[in-house]
Amino acid sequence: MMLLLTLPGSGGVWEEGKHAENGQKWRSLEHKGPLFPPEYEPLPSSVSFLYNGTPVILRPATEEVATFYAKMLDHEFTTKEVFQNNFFTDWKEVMTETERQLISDLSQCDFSNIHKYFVEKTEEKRNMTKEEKQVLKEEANKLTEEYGYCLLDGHREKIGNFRVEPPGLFRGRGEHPKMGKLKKRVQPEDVIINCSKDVKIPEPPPGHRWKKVQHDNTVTWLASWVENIHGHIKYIMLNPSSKLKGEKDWQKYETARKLKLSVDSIRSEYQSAWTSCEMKQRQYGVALYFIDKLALRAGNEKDDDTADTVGCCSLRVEHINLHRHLDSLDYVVEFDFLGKDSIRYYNKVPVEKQVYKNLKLFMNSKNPDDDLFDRISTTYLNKKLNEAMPGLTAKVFRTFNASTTLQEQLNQLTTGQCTWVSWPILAYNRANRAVAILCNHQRAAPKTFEKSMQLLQEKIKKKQEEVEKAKKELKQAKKEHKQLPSEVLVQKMEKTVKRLLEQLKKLQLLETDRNENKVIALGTSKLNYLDPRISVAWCKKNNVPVEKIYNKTQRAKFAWAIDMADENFQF
DNA sequence: CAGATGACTTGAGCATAATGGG
DNA sequence: CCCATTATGCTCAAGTCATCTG
Repeated sequence: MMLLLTLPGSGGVWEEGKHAENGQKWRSLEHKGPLFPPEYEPLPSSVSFLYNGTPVILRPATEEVATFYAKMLDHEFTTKEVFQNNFFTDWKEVMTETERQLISDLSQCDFSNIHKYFVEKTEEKRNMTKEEKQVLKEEANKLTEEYGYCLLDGHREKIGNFRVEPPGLFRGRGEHPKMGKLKKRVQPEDVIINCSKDVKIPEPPPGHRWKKVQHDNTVTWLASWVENIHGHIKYIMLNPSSKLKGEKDWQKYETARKLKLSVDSIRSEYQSAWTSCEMKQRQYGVALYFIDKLALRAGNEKDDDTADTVGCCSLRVEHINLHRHLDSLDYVVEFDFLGKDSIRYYNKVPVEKQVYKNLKLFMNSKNPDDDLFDRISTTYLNKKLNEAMPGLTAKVFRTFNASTTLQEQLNQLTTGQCTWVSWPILAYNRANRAVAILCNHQRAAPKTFEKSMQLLQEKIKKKQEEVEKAKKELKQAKKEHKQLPSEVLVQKMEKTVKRLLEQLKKLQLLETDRNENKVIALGTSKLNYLDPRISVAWCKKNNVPVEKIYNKTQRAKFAWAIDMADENFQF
């Protein structure tokens, strides 16, 4: 599917991107290849690894893997059995025969000297003088300047990740069965370079050669290699600020906006599927209902060697509980499962009676670990969706519902007598938060949360006292000047009270804002789900500088939207 | 047509830089 | 101005979905 994206009157660079017929992503591509991490530097001889209490000298390759473990010593996951076993198995594979003979028990390994050495090293680095830090910074800038950019169709574009990932110990999210495995060092011989034919081919590091150099302009990556933990391909790609990525992003939101036109008919279609005589259709109807109503992810099947997480289509019977009545509500579904990144999804949702009845039916005579939607797959779901509207897939609903929610919330919070109107940024955050909650974007509560809340509360108390004091003084002054109520002093005091009250109100709103934000992450939805044109238009309409909403990076990513959206844009 | 592969988006957490209050 | 707190950028894992393959 190719959307032809044109915007009347906008002119400029964003209309150029029309060459994507037959899947061509670029005409010319030139870059310097990825930057490799520095070679391993052996430990000074004074830092020793102990086995059974006695120092053992390891060959550099073995020692390097030992340092990976040593560096992680104060992380909780090094205490996990899976982590230790995976590490030890992979470490032994790196050892020489002699080393392997000796080191047969991880619990006899003492990495504490190595750990201490690295702690000291970070400390040293922290204590470097400003000048030394400056030198380091300049060196880093030089590398970014050299490797961080490429030339795509004649435009200099920022690369997203120009560094090859360094070796280390794999730490997946959640209870990952492969945690602790050795993530091997990537060599130039593992790397495929993608660039145009007529251009200077990047030099491999001295003494090395590339795995392959190809010239495929139907893909957007500059380099790739296969990672050894799962055998997945890793890519070097462009930064979100690039034209290539920007146009793709724009297209994504245009697809979501197109859903607006057919969402009513799609909704009534899946609702009628709830009473279909075919079980498969009923499952389709209920699954899509969840995706639409709750913004669940599609839920593809996963490999066994990954953490046990689910999305909509992979929900199992054990992940929901049905309540005929709950908290004065009827037909409540209680969801409790681990989603992407092993983030818990917990929600109690009242549903239509027919949905409830169907869920009972789907669960009938199944085991807890059986699939809830056993007759459908994400492939089937997406095939049906694509028939309903070209380009429509499950994830479009997330974008659609997120952006629609933002638009509605902004319209609501910034009109009328609502208290948020006076502080539009807080209103915006609140709208953003409604979306983040919908999408279940969570974060760990900040370490200093309680402390900073306490501080804020003290501030509020102080301000309250100030208000009281000012009010009293005003009263007193009024009394004293009863015969002269228009006295300048009284007016001034009235102003002070008013100002203090405003400040108090703002602090209290800030407190609400912080509290509501404790475990909610706004960044992900802002970056991936909210049509930036909604925000840009809102800024213009409310005279809020766009810088208050988007920082420099975000403005670069959303340059296309800032460029084209006027204040009348509606999602 | 199921399963594998490939390309690309989405995601949380962490290191570092920037900021602002004492 | 300095230190602590917050904001930003980076990292790399983990999803989605289209296409390939046998």
